[in-house]
Amino acid sequence: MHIPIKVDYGVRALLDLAEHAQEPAVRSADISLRQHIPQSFLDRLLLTLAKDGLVRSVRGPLGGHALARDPAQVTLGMVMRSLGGNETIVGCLEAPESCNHLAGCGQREIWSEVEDAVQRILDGTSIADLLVRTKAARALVVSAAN
Amino acid sequence: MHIPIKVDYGVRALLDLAEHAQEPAVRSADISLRQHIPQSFLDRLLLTLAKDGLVRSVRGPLGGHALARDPAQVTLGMVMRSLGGNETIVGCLEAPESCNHLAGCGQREIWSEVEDAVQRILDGTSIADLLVRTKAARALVVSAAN
DNA sequence: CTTGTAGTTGACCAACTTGGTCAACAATAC
DNA sequence: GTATTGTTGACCAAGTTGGTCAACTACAAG
Ligand code: FES
Ligand code: FES
Repeated sequence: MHIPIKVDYGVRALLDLAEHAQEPAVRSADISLRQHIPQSFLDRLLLTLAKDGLVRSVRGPLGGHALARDPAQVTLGMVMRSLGGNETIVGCLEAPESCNHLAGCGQREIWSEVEDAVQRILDGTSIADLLVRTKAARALVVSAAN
Repeated sequence: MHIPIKVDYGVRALLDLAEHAQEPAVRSADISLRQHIPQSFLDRLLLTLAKDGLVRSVRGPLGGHALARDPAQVTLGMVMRSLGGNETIVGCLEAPESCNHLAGCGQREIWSEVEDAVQRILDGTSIADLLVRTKAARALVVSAAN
């Protein structure tokens, strides 16, 4: 049970784009610097996100990346599905015959219950939600420093 | 987001032990045959489960494995923690300084929310629960065959 | 039309995890 | 002492993760 760092990176990148939504395009180099994500790696992630329609990228000078939709319409679930690889919760998801020997494996429903619970949380949290959370967290840090 | 097959194997093994609780010890070879788990692999899993106090194993002829506790007291969460490796949901669990740069990463709480939800489901399901579920599933299969 | 900028693509990489095997070893019942 | 059964360590192939690099392509400005 593990959240790949790619997903966290991706979310941070989208959050960065949401914060700079007034700019027509944000360069990956800037995101990389601000979010402390290795740039070449970040580029791949942005590419994947673009292919999945979460960001719009434009090349050349003045180029960069921008959110393709309203931050409230982009959920963590989408990011996970985009970047998290197409792994399934357990090997026998769509290959039920491999585990379903003789009398059926009683665990299957539990594993998918788990999957559903995770998806519910992830699909219930948008980039917009996360942005206000992040700002609140930052405010806390600042006030603690005083 | 993935449930390693080890865990499923382990649960199936424990389920098998629970079903044969009247026998003083069940040989891993029998479990292997009944549950279709490669024996050498199963042996390792049983060893781990034994080290974590979930089964009791005895060597020699008449030896084998048995549940170390009441099936109702053994949860899927325990099996997961025992066999699932000590992976954490995201790298920066107990290394918050690595991600907590400048102002804190707002996602951290979401990831642990997810982790908690999973743990709640897993800790809320015991081998005993699963045994009745499995029997019900088997009854369904049998009735469907008639 | 050249030049610089910035995203895209493919090849490649080390480290780690997963699922699994095998042979040798240790305990124990008969 | 012998057969049986769990224990332990070494080893393995395949896949995933996190990451790099060089080449390529699109485009804006001059
Ligand atoms: S073997 Fe497929 S879920 Fe149990
Ligand atoms: S970087 Fe650690 S949770 Fe975001």
